[in-house]
Formats: sequence, structure tokens, C-alpha cells
Amino acid sequence: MRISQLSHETGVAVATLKFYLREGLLHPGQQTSRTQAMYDESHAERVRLIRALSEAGGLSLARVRQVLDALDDPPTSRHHLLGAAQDALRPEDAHADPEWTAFAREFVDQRGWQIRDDEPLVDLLGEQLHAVLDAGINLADGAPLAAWADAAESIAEADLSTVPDDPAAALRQVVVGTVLTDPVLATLRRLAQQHRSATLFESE
Amino acid sequence: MRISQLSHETGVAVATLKFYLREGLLHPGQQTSRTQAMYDESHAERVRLIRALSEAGGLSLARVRQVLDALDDPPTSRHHLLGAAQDALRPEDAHADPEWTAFAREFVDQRGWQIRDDEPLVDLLGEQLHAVLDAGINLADGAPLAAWADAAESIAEADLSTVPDDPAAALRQVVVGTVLTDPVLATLRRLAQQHRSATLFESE
DNA sequence: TTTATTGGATAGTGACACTCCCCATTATTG
DNA sequence: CAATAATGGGGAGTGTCACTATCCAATAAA
Repeated sequence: MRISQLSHETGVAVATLKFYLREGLLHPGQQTSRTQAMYDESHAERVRLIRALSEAGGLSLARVRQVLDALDDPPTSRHHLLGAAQDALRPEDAHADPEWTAFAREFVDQRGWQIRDDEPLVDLLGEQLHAVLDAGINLADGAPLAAWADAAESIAEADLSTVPDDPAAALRQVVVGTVLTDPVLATLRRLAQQHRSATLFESE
Repeated sequence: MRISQLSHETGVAVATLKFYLREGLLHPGQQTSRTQAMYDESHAERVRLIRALSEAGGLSLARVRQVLDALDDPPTSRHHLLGAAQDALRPEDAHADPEWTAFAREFVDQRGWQIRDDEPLVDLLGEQLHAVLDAGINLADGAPLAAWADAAESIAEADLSTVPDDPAAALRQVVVGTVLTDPVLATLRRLAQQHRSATLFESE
């Protein structure tokens, strides 16, 4: 198909497709002459993926590029899956405060989670908990944190239980799934809050 | 304290504080003369809240303003808490597709969640699920969705179990807590995935 | 009295994700 | 075969966002 057709199929403006081509987010079509190229289903799929990651997943195009690159270079076994997946989504490490990193590390260890020593997600968790406490939210008794971690464990279990055998497909599912379903979880949380609140505070 | 002191206390540049004042995110200080005003702890707290919501919570300043306005006008009972809290965080409703809204509604109803008929979060959920399925993620057997909802319920329970009696404090905790802990949950999810993956795919 | 700081206002910055326009070349259509 | 349309390539422009810089006259502090 030609670019206008690709635009039609995906609902993305031709100018934007050209932009994606220029930026290397979309692989070039097959040239049929100096001013013409053909695109196929792989292009349409890629465009839909770009839009899903950036719109629904809220990723910047720079991050989308990272994810795409990672997906193009899948691991050889599912054992290396998470490494590859999380490389793709790795946070750019900010100014990690050692004190809070240590706090997060201790929590993770106490949970019995086997996490690499230099895992940047631990720094990130430290920063995030710092922000939460700084904003005056009480986590003192640790109960909510433990409840969240329990919930995270069951979610992770569900995430991994349906992973396909093929490493490339597995990678795609984990990466894209995680990005796109984080917002779903946030929404479910709010809905569940509403439901609980209705029964809990009915009397007031 | 004067503005430079406020800047020092919060780590936010004077120019930025002036910007927040202009934008109405920060309430004016007490004028002591035509070119001087005094700020107090309430200003420092507000500034920290703005930074927490926008940096850690990823909210735009427009959204921060909404949240702040809502916090300044707390409900009278905890029964109206969630309404007020979620008004503050209400998504701007996009182009809701009725088909997907219905799908989301059906899921919510089947769960036995009591959610208002016109709740925009249901539209949002529909859109998000649409995006997930469009991206080729398989939810067909419904298992992951059910697992997420279970997790969301326990999280919501933890969220609401520690809510203070005072409506203003309760509102603050629910709103700020939700905004700031969504990213924490996402991080915990990734860490839990890593832990699970280590044991699950060890042999490969 | 000199120097620094303040509130107030206007304008400028850099990142981001497009969007517009131009051109010389093909393709397509009548 | 001629007129019209579409294409690839590329530069420049747009609008939004969250600041940041600069200027000013008016205090405040040393």
C-alpha cells in the first residue's frame, strides 16, 4: 500500500507518518521508484503500536523509540525476558538519595524479593516513597505498603502466567502489556475505591 | 519569611515561585509594603505539594490547580469524600466509544461494583481496554482482568482503611495519596515481575 | 548612603509532537 | 499524450507547556 493508504488504515496523518519515518520510529517502505514506496501490514502494525504506547501508555516518542528498539532485538530465552523488557522501560535514573534507596532496598529484601543489587527500580522506588512521605502521607505502620506489595505480587503472577513460549512474542506482551495496563490498574483502583467507599461511609 | 527564604526552604527558584503566584497555584503572601510580602509555613507546604503532584505524580499544572482547588473546598462528610476526591482527578473525557464503554460497564457490574451510571471512569476504562486489545494483548479468557480487579479491591481497601476522621485531612490523603502512589504501584509491579520471573524461568 | 532584595510585568527559552509547505519526481486518468 | 494528483524528502513553522530571564521602581538592610 502507499503512504496515503497507510494513513487511512491507521488514522494517522500522512505528515505524521513522514515524521515517524524521519525519526526512525517507522521502518522505511520498499522503494519502487525514487518518489514512491510500498508499505505493508508490518508498517500498519508498527504505527498502531507507536500510537498505543504514546497515547494510551503516555510514553514520550524518545521512550517509544527505546521500546521499539528493544522489541526488535528480542532475548533468546524467557529467562532473559524481564531483563530485556525492563531495559526497554528503564527509568532514566534521577538524583537517587542513598538514604531512600536503602529504605527501598530494605523493604524489597524483607519481602524476600530477589532483586539485583544495582537495580535502578529500587532507586526509583526510594524516590517515590520519599515523595509520598514528604507530601505528608502516612506510611508509618507499613500496612499500606505491605498491602500494595501483596497486590503487586498477584498482578505480576497474572502478568507472567500467560506469557507465550516464543521469546519475541513474550517480550512484546510483557513490555506492551505493562505499559498499557498500568493505566488500567490505576482506573480499576479508583473504581474499587468508589465501590468500597459507598459501603464503608454509607452511614455518614 | 521572604520569598528568597521560601525559595531556599523548598528548593524552588524565586522566578518559579513568582510564576506560581501569578498562576494562582500559590496564595499571595501577606503584604507588608508595596514591594514586600511575608510568607509562612503554609506557603512552603503548598509549594511542596505542587512539586509532589507535578513531579512525582506527573500531573500538569492545570491538573494540579484543579486538585488544589478541590482540596481547598473539602466535603462535609466522608460519605462525599470519594466524589470530591475523584472530581479532583477526573479525566477529561475523550471520545468515548459506546461499545467499549458498554464492555467496561458490564465488567464493573459483573464484579458487583456499585458505580454511578454516568461515571466517566467507566468510559476511561473502556478506552484503555480498547487500547490494550488493539495492541494485540490477549485478555480473551478474562483471567488477567479479574486478577487486576481483585488486586485493585485490596488496594482500595488499604487506601480507605487509614483515612482520617477529619474530612479535609481525609480528602487530602485520598487525593494526594492516590496520585503519588500510582507510580509506586507501577514500580512494585515491575519489581514483583522480576522476582517472579527469576523463579519461574530459572530453568530456561 | 550604598547595596541588595522585592513585587510586578513582559518577553524569551527549550523541549515536545506534530503540521505545513515546497519541490522535483513519478503515477494516474481522460 | 496532456493534465492532474500523489509521493518522498526536507526545512520551517505551530501550539502547548513549564518555566526562566530581564527590567523596573520601590523598599529594606548594612
